[in-house]
Amino acid sequence: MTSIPDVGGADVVAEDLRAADGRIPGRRGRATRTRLLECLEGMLATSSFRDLKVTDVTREAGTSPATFYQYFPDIETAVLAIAEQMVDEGARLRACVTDGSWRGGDAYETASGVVDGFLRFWEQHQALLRVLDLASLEGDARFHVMRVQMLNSVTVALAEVIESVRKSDSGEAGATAGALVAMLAHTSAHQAGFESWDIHVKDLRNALTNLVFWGVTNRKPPS
Amino acid sequence: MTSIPDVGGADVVAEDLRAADGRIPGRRGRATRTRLLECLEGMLATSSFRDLKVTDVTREAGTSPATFYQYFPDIETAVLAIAEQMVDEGARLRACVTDGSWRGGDAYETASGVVDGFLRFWEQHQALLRVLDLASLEGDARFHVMRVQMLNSVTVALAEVIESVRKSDSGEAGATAGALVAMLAHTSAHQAGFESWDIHVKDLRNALTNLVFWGVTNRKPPS
DNA sequence: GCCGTTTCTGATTGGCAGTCAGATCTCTGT
DNA sequence: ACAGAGATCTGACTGCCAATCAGAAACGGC
Repeated sequence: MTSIPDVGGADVVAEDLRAADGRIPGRRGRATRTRLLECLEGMLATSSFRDLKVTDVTREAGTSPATFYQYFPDIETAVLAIAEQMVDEGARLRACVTDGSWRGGDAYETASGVVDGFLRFWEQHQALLRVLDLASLEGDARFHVMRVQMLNSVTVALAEVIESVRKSDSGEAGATAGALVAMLAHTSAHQAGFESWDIHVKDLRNALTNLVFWGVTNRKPPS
Repeated sequence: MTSIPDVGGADVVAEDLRAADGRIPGRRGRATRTRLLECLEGMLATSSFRDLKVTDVTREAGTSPATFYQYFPDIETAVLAIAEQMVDEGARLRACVTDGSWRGGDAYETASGVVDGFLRFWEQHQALLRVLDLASLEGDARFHVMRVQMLNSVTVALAEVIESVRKSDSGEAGATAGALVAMLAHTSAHQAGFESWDIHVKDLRNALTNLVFWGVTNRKPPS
């Protein structure tokens, strides 16, 4: 109801987004912040996260290190701000699961849609997802929580589907959903790697779809 | 034929294992090298890889930074030496796939063995595998190759089984094997994470076994 | 005990993270 | 248009750690 009119076209508007000194930045400040984030995102696409120096980002943005620290306590937090946007978009993954029918002949198509959703999402956000994994693995709780939430949302949705379609108990349904999501996430993250062996994406997509279909319905997939 | 008598009991004997100055280390040198590796391995278990300073390792080993660089060009290389040992042991995973029967009633048990093998292997080598993933993700080719080889070995074995059991074409078999291995690796790496939701290992093990069984045989698992 | 070789180390250089005091810019009110 | 308040930016600094080097100490054969 209280929709926020998007006057300026900026994506971050009403957030309580303070600078290091605790004050709320004005127009100029937000512009600088945004510029820093854009440069950071651009650089993430080309260089590995760990090689990324604050100095480089600020040089790229035509500003100084101190300015960066005005807006972010560290690089991780800055990346987190970028990643948040992506994770929100990750709701689409959940939608792939809930928006289709899992009964009768439609189920296979729905499964296929889920697989496609994962593959596409990972392809699209390759660089950022890699950083998410990396920071998560390094033990940064904020990234870990983010990653878990993103996958958990899909997993829960899938578990509900399994529970209702197969009438299985919820423990088994949850575990199966977790396994399937793990499979999808991991294969999607390494699609490029698979191609470098003899495995082509078409075959992979097929295999994944069959496994998801069977995992959910316990029925033989249509050939 | 020219078997090397293992006089000293050391695990690294005949390798062309040169120090920084290009000379082959003697008894004392090898001892120091080993001590460094042991300390490093111990510290990996407690602290995150990225927080690990060369200085700390050498302090722990009662020596100086320069000594460390005498034997390893950087920490990564040292960790690589430790990881190599683990990857060799990873051949056991392949054995889980090839050593059991996938025909008739035995297949389910074999699938279960594979799942167990993965879960146990990851549990056992938690810390090192995490570092392997981390360095691999960071773009270190040496770790990446190692990780790929480890998983590829199992994947190929599984693909062969699938191809022969299901008489499917090799493209599909490879893709299915890849998907299953991805699932196993990813779930094994996050077993702890699953428990923190409502998913218990028992259920997970079951779900994985069913999926592996079905993925390989395309037959309904025994209840 | 002497000497060549192997091994170790204290001291140093260099790069980047992160901080601070103060310079510069922007906007508002008159 | 201009002073003043506040917002924003920056050069210069500290400190930590990686990585190196010249030379000291330990070893082993004689």
